[in-house]
Amino acid sequence: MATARVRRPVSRAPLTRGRLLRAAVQLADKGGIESLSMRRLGQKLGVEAMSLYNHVRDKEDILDGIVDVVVGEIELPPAGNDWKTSMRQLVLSARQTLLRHRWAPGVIESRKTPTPALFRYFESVLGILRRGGFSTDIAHHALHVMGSRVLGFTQELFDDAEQAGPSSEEAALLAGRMAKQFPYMTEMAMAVSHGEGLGGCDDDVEFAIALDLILDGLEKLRTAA
Amino acid sequence: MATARVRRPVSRAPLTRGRLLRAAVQLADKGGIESLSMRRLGQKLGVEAMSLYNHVRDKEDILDGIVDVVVGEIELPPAGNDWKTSMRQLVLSARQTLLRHRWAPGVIESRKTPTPALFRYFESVLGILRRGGFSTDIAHHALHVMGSRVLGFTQELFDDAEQAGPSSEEAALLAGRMAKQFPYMTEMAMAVSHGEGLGGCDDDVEFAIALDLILDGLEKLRTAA
DNA sequence: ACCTGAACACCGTTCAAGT
DNA sequence: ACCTGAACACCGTTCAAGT
Repeated sequence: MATARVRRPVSRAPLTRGRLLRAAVQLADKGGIESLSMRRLGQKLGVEAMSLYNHVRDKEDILDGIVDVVVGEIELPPAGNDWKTSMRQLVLSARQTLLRHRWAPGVIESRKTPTPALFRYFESVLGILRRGGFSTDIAHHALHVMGSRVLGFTQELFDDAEQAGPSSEEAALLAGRMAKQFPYMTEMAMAVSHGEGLGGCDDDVEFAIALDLILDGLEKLRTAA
Repeated sequence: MATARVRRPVSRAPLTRGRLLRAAVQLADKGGIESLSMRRLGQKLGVEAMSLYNHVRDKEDILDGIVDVVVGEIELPPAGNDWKTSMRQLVLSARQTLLRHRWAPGVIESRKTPTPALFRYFESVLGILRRGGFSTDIAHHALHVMGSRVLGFTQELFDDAEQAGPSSEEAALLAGRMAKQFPYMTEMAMAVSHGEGLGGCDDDVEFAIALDLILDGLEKLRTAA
């Protein structure tokens, strides 16, 4: 990123909290959350960094604000369908939104207190469950099921793990050692990369499988009560 | 944190990568990951910040290193049990470890490439599945199921959402507006906080419910093939 | 009411210089 | 071989001063 950093001083629209937050989201979308600094945000808005403090309490306030913007983009499903259909729509819509803003999950998890848009989102999740016949107790369990990380963390990293090394013979040697030490991972990497499918694995398909498995599990919780 | 920052210059044990990483983990455990800086770490080790670069490439290298230390603490289950028992043990052990280092999940997710200890962990997960009769395909799906975030993010934040406001009448008024706007969330907060249980919700119990639901779902995937 | 210059207390990192 | 002082290019934030 050694390119000359030129910025149009930007249209003289009045600086508002909304304009500030939208610019912050754009900055994070383009360069990742670590590229969002007060100085750079000011620059993008044609203003000095200190001016931002007239519209926002501090940087934490900006992070709360952009979480609210992004979570507010999640489309809530129309009423009138069965709970599973509605939940599927809502969760997939959330996924769509968060794939557009890949920095967002990490920032959401770093918030100390839920923002209004998060309240709205959880209210929607709970509403679908309660209207679908879940008791408050079971709905509470369901929320934990959908929010828990079984492995302790998310493993999107795993998907990129298969890359061609620098030199081919070097790679082969390393692959040999890998195969000895991690036979099951090697086996799976082989199967996934030039397996029966199209090569590589389809994250959307995998996600749908995971989602259906969990929704089926919730259905069983519901009817058991 | 305005207390005088006194640091014993620390025993004159030779500075090594291992000692450096263990100190870094301690720093993160005590003050959160944002309290881990080169200068503070050097201070804790009785050395200037620049000296660290003799044992570590840069800060990213330190983050890779402390991930490896922490993930290496996860206890792998003994062989010889059925897959569900083993997986349950492994996942609960991972949870125990990560609860001791609450900063770890976020740092793990920020790694560009999996560290050796992560390989070992995933290899263990896969081994349990394959030896338990899962095909490579179904084991791959299972890995995605256990690694996916259904809601798009984790909601530990939600648990702390019920706190006494500052003034009681202020709180009551706010609660009234809340109840109008978010009836289902209000209902659940009530049920959870002074419900039939002990008050508040038991995260360990909720996690166990979620885990069993998912393991049962995986069992169904396995036998369907 | 909003913006700014200067300053403060921090960051990660490099590099020539010390032992 | 390892450590350090000084420096560089950054951070977030405050505050008195400008319009």
